[in-house]
Amino acid sequence: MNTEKQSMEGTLRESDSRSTVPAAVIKRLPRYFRYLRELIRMDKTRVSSAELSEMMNVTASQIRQDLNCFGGFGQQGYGYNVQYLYAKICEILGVNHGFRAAVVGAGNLGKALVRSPMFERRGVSVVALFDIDREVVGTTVGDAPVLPMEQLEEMLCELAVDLVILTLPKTCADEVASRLVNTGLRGVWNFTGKELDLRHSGIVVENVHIGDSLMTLCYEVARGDLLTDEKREDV
Amino acid sequence: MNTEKQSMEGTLRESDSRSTVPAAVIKRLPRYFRYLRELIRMDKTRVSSAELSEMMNVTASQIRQDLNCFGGFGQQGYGYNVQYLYAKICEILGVNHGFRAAVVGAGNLGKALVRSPMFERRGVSVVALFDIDREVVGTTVGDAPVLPMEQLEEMLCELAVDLVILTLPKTCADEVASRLVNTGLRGVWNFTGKELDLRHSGIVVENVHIGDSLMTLCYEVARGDLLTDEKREDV
DNA sequence: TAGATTGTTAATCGATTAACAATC
DNA sequence: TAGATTGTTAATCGATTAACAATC
Repeated sequence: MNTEKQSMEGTLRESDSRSTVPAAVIKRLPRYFRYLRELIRMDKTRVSSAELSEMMNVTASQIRQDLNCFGGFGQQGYGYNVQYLYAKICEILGVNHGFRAAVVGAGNLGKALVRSPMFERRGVSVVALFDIDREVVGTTVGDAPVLPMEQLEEMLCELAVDLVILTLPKTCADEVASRLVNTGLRGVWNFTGKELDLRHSGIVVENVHIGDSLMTLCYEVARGDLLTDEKREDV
Repeated sequence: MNTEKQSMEGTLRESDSRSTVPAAVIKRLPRYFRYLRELIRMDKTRVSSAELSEMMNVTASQIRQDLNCFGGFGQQGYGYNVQYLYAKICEILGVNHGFRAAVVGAGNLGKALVRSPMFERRGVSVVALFDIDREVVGTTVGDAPVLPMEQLEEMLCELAVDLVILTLPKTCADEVASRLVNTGLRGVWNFTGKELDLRHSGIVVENVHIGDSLMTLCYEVARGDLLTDEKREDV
């Protein structure tokens, strides 16, 4: 396992096919990441696609197909080495790329995110927060200082921030977004609810709409009602 | 527009094909919901699939196909009536179904969610929060009281709670989840990071993994680097 | 070697897009 | 009526699953 040859293959193929990895596969990678962490926590050293498929409630075929987009991470007759596979997936996902992040909007959501273990787990360090409220400016959240909004552009440059997390009201989204370009920023994680597009500035935006997930839940629950009603009528 | 005949058709088809609506369509409905709200805010009374497709960056064909899963909501030569379409989508999604929700874990995330306009917009009312911390028990968040964890089962029944929002650490997820069955609960919106499955109890679970979205962002940003490197090498 | 399990091809399934006749 | 735009069918595309030969 984890021989030089295999390691080579993984790296090579990844590089060859990078642009051809289906979007559907990319969206599933974070879930593999989570389950592999779980396996590591359980001190499992190897896992087969069949085992993993049972844990994750997907087909073993899909797992092998997905992982093969990036090269041969497994070994016939053995399965996958958990540590090696985890390392590979981290590599693909840019974990431990050492990204530096700043939170704009030090309200409940901003603070909740910073205090969660999420960033550390993904090798992202939060270096500052920004807020207009003079009450919170000067305090710290986790290890990061809360700075005044006036210093936004200046400090994003100075602190060499790669990612900005927008946790402020929808109404401020456009104004703040316009201040982010030309600061060397490379990604925006946008919780404002206003969909942003900064591709023209070469900035990747990930728009989060938590409410969409609430609606999906409501749909499922409401549909449960309707199906029950229908059955009652049908009989 | 909005004739009796059309309204009939909509209702009928919705009922006929309910179980055959593709999952991909359902996942897109909340986004239609958001853009239709936007159109209402802009006082637009009608919209064509072409207009909407430009706003939303999808094909007009997809919009017509999606909406037709539920029946004829539009009119040839005219387009769609914004109010009517919005009402129909709300109906499908269970908005204004009058669901009652409770938050378990009154930390930063719990408070941030309750204070956001999200629930009100979707016709969901938050009737209580629960926490172990005696410091916060007795306070209110928004209009809802924070109650002690000991009263969880009892109060979920008494308050006729439909949906529970779990905003507590992963470590407590299983223990709390087991206390939720047999309280008349119908849906769980789960932010703990521990994937739950309560189908055996007839409870729908929506597992939220915010970190997955952060990883997608990191992937895109890291990929940007690699593509640039490659180009440099290729030349 | 025999057994296990991957990597990979081919078959199936579902989702998206294009096109146009129906119709308001 | 003429113009616009939907509803709907057919064609394309992509993603998932099944199957099995390769191989550890």
